[in-house]
Amino acid sequence: MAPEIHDTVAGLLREFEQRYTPVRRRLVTAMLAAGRPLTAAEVQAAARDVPQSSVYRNLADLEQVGAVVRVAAADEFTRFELAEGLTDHHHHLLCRGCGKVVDFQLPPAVEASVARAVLAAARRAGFREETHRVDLVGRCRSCQ
Amino acid sequence: MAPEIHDTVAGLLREFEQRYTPVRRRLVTAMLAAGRPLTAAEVQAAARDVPQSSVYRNLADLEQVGAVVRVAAADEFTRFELAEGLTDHHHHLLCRGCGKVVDFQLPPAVEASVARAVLAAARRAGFREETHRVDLVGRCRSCQ
DNA sequence: CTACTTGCAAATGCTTTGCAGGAGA
DNA sequence: TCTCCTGCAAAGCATTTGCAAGTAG
Repeated sequence: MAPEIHDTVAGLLREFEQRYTPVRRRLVTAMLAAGRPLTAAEVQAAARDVPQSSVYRNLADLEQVGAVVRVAAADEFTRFELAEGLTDHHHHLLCRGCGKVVDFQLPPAVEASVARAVLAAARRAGFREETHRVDLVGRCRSCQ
Repeated sequence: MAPEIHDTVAGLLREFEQRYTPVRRRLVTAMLAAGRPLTAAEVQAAARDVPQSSVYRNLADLEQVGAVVRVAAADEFTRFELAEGLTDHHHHLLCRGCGKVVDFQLPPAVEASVARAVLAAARRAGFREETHRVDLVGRCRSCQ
């Protein structure tokens, strides 16, 4: 599964005449291994020897080509994860205590009805949908 | 409707031995009138003559007593709105272009099934739910 | 009088950017 | 060799905080 993802990212970058450099591959690998949204600091920790500015800059680049998305959590840190298309469609459990973010999926029937309802609301308000989020905000086991 | 809300806010503050001062009332009034989440700067603009630091400090105080919640939008600005209980349960349309945030509601049946599914997912992951969010991320009419 | 509040100014801290050197094609 | 990428250091900018004066109860 991993090679496919790297190929896809390389392709996305190529569309914008950018390269899939070793640094970028390290960042993608880190996010892939995590399986949950990571803060810039967590990405940096996982991708040793990549300076902070390169982490931020490359995450921004990967975001622009559509390989990475920013995730708004319940704390002050922006988090990053691989975009849908590279992974599956999922949602997040956000901990108000420690900021932790965990992935989860809705039952297909619920997902479908949410998708439909959200799209309808968007249409009514003149929005063009790009994606939707269903987040739960609460407290994880260790923060209760 | 307005007086009730002010009374409720005053009560929440009193529980924490804090006062419902004129400045705080101006902030609440501004958010009430807006009917959508406001950035700190927008709150300040609506509540003339309140210095920036007082806006931030009082929004933080109001958040702590449960009268206000922070809303994560699609841009870099945190937004604030009156908490549920003071208003109704609703969700947000977020514009990636200009950051605009618009309220919307799900059909009751969809809302109920989402609530159920989210709660189940939380339980499975050991999270205690405080609230959930259903956001649409896209582009508003003028940013398409 | 004893807290809680306010306002100014300065600090904090995540994130972004300028610039010079390095590397891929 | 031309463009993209990297790394360091410095800047940006929303948000927070210290402190002294003000005010409600």
